[in-house]
Amino acid sequence: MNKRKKATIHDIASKLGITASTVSRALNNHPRISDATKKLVQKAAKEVNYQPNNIAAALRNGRSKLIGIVVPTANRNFFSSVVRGIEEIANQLNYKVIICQSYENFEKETQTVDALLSARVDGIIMSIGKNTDDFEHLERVVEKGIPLVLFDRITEEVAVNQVVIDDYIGAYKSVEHLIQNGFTKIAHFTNPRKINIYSERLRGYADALKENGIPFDQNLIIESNMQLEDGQQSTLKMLEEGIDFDAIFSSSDYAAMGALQILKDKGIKVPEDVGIAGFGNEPFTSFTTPSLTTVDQVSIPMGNVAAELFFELLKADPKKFVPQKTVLKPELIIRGSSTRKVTQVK
Amino acid sequence: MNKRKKATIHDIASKLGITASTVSRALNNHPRISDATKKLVQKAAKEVNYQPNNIAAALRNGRSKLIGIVVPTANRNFFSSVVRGIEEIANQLNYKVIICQSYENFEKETQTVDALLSARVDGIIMSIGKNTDDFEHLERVVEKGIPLVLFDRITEEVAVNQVVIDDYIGAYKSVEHLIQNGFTKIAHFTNPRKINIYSERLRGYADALKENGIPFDQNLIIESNMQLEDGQQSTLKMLEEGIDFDAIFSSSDYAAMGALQILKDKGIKVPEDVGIAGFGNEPFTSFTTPSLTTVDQVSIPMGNVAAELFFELLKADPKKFVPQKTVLKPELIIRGSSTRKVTQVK
DNA sequence: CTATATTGCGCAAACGATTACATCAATAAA
DNA sequence: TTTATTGATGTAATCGTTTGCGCAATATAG
Repeated sequence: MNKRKKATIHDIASKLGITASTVSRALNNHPRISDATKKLVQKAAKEVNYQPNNIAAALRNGRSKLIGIVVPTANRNFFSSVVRGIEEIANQLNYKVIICQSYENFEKETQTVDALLSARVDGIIMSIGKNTDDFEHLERVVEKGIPLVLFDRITEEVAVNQVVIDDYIGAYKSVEHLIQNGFTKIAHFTNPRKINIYSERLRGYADALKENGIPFDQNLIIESNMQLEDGQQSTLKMLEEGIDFDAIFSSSDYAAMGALQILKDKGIKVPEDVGIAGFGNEPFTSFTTPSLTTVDQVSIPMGNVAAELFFELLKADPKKFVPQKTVLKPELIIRGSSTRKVTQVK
Repeated sequence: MNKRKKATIHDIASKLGITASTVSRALNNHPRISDATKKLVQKAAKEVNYQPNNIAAALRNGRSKLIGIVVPTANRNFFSSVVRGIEEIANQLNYKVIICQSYENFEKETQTVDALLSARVDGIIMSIGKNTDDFEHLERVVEKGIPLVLFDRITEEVAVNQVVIDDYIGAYKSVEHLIQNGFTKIAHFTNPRKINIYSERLRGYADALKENGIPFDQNLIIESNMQLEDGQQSTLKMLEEGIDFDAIFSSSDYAAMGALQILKDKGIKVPEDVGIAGFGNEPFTSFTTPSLTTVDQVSIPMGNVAAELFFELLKADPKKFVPQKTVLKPELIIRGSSTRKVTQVK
């Protein structure tokens, strides 16, 4: 048995005294092949340890059965769950996924997209990086007629299928919840970049205030990169500058965590003195003391929907493509960091 | 401009009145092609928005320039960091990685490996699932002469390159540290399966006790699946059964976290009453109160080494292959959950 | 019992890039 | 002047599958 050379359908064919085309059809369960030969072929395939060469098949029929997934980082519960949601659907249809990380780096993102195109994936499902504000690489994908679906971090500048959660509602509910717990001077941690998710959450925050008769105060809007350290910095800054606040609604669980740490350090009680709500439902939010109120982004369903949209796109007539946007409802997860007995709503 | 059909080297060739072979050579910077034509070809390639078809190239020369990575889950800091470490090296050499998740599921793991073989990756770098105790799928890879490197969760049953941290040392240091902080009745959370990492850590735990004159007590060895909930269960069980312990060395940060939650719930002070040390340096370990002592698994260097071993393997003569095992030194991260003033070492 | 369908399989041309070998001109060496 | 050398490009085979078309042999219909 030759261990170096891999068996091909030709090997199976000559072994059985038939042609490669018959073998191919037999393996693909073609109706015009008799059950008898199918059985024979399958048996022979096992014997020679045949492993189909997808590369050759992909070259021949132009479909690689691969989906490229681009996420900023796989090391985030949300993204890896979305990937899982995509895989669930894709695997059922015998598609495999290639997961690529852009590390929030524009260069890397464009390179990755090009690499996926060269690898001839059948399409791409992605969430764009924070620093991406040029979308030529996405245009290239669309122009080539390659299915593209964006999720969560999307852009309106390129006409493709999209799936997001309703960040507005998520933020609105969260802030409303804070207000119901007696918080009125609610600061908001956000990101200055023009990604949809942050602007929508800001809008939800603002509207929740307005509709509860609380004036919007620009001083309570704190911009940063939303990592743990940024949350710490922002909180310190507010304390030092004497900004008057009694709650924080953060667009990121990480920044919320940073805030919690600083507040505890300074002896400020959460939620008695200051309430906190984050966004994303990262696992650690349930580990903290107190545990963090947050918004769940229904990640697995989002992955499912993204994959479904993708496969629709794959089947559809590209002529009459109308980009559609699916909006999922997020879920407010109420935990200790924001709940207190409302004794005196001032 | 035809948006559906993708440009090939033949298109470029006919556009310039030369042959495809010249175009191919020009694009690959072949020395026998004049600089003049190289320039022309590159220009023409830009114009038609040429994207090389790696599938065709891969079929022709048998190298896909793809590395398959199989991890139990990408959603763990350790694994995603290793992937990052692999990517760093791979990208330099113009290789792309396909990340696949086995979800600790044996079925899925074998399917994934087969899928990668069919996708004709040039090799595989993987960490095996907790429930994997049959290694035929790995044998298949080796038999086909396809480079395989295992990291972290490895097996000795198949002769391949491996890179691990010294789990023994990591555990030893951790337990030693607990002892130095006055803890003597140290429980150990471990996993019953025969993966290297758990048995090594158990060995380190046992030796550290022995060399400090503390008797090994089987009642203090608690087996579970090592998730957060398992850590909670195990801790509850110890409390209910009245097992006498004053510290926990957990082979998983998650289980350590579970223990911390239960202890706090029960009003048992950490680290005053009970010390805790985990393993893995998951990000959340620095967020908890108190923060968790843990062992860092030097994940990025591990990824680097794995990739380097992989590329050595790719170049090497498969005839004279001698599997090598690289062992990296882990780092003990000392935090609040285990440090107390040693007043009375009993 | 002839005419038409159906079944089962082979032939050969793709898919797009790479590359050993051949070719041909121009230049260098003899 | 002749031959060897080199430089630049063309020719054609190849990688392993898939698939339209063709051709028998058998089944069904009329």
